[in-house]
Amino acid sequence: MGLVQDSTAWDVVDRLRAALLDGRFAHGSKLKPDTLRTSLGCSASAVREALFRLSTEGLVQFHPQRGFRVPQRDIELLHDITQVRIMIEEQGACRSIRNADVAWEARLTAAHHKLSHIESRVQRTEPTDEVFQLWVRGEQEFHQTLIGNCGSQILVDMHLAIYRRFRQQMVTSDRDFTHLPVNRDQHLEILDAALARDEDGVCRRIRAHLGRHLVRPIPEREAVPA
Amino acid sequence: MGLVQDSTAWDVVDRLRAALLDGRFAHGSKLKPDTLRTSLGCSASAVREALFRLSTEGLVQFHPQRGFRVPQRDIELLHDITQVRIMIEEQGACRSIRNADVAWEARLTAAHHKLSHIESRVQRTEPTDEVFQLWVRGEQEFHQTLIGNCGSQILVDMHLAIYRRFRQQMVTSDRDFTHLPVNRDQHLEILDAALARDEDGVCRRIRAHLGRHLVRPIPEREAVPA
DNA sequence: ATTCGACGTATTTTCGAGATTTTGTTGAAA
DNA sequence: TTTCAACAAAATCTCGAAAATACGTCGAAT
Repeated sequence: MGLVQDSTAWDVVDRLRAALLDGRFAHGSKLKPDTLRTSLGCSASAVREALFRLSTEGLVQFHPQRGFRVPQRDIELLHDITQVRIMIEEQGACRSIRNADVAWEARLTAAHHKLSHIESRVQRTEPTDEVFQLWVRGEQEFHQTLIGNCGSQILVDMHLAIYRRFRQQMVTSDRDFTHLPVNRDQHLEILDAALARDEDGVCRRIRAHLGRHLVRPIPEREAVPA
Repeated sequence: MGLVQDSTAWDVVDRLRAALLDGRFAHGSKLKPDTLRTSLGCSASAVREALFRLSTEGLVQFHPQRGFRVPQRDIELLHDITQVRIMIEEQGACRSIRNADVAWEARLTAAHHKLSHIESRVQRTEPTDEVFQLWVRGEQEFHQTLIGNCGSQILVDMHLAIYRRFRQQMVTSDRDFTHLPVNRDQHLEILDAALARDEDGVCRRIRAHLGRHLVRPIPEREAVPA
């Protein structure tokens, strides 16, 4: 008993992903199957297969004959990720609004309520590591619910993937909670716009919410030249 | 000499993907590593790893303890894929236009010229299987070039992935070439709009080009309710 | 005729060993 | 001191065998 962990291959993937997203490995560090084997309680082959899978998700870099690495922190990459995330989240939110019904509004309100509760708790207490994880899950659930009514499974999956890459880039750096009050207001504004079924408003507020991670502003669409 | 194929694991992935996209496996058919081993000239383990990777790309379905399958033809899935592809291609084309320079215009013109050449050839001759493959590559290159100047590697990668899933759904059905004359015109119109740097026009024409694969029209964005 | 269970076959999953390649170290020559 | 080659150590890649699981067949009981 105790530390039993006869982990199947899928638990290994999830466990590794969780470790990556919690920042338990430094950016750029090497991921050696033979080393990770012990802490994961499985063979090196299983770890290798899991890392392979994670590399296709963009959470791990793979170079043939040179093994696996945690992607470096890269301000340009974060810019790129953010821009794509804005695109997906705008589209997803708008389509969710078009399909809006009471059930979705209830789910979204509930998700925001939970998130808001955590956020106000964080402002009072010392930012524990555990509380941070709680906040991440709350934030993820809110954004996922926001686009979750869009009717497109592919869009939802893509958003989850890009959100994870976003979190991986942010880990260890966003833990200062400086921006949290602003964040809190922005989440509320997004909720209000969504409930008001104001598509343009939601898009504007999503851009405002994520915009601080952009290196340079996204150029506006210009009018057609004559 | 001859039938040498000391295939590394990456060639196996590419080879399998090519086979999938050429329609060499029927939709819904089972993909057994031990069977594919002989035709690919490698071990079953290598095939398994390749199939695993392809499953994360959406080109293969994986069910634990039940092996791998080619995704079924699904009109709803094609709708979903098309809708996401439209989103990516619109965004990518617009950003490409904003970064437009002579070099990109040259690449796009060249890609269209090649595609146009193939298309006119197809209209004259009997639609061979080989010509069809040629056309697919030409079409892919044109659309990839269209968005290739957007400056976002992630967007380009996502487009490639979704384009492949699109092709996999279309394979064996779109080979009638009935729509080819229309297609030909639409490609030209997209090129013209791109060279004119008309973002709205490009978006409209992309929607018109891909719209026939949608089960139902994409709802327009409505005005904000008072 | 149908349902259910037991058994044999086929497939999937896991694992560690051997071959190959990269990486790090030492030492001699310029 | 720097450069380079040879050697040693470590990591990666591939593979087939063994264990676990699912699938299909046959036969008996209802």
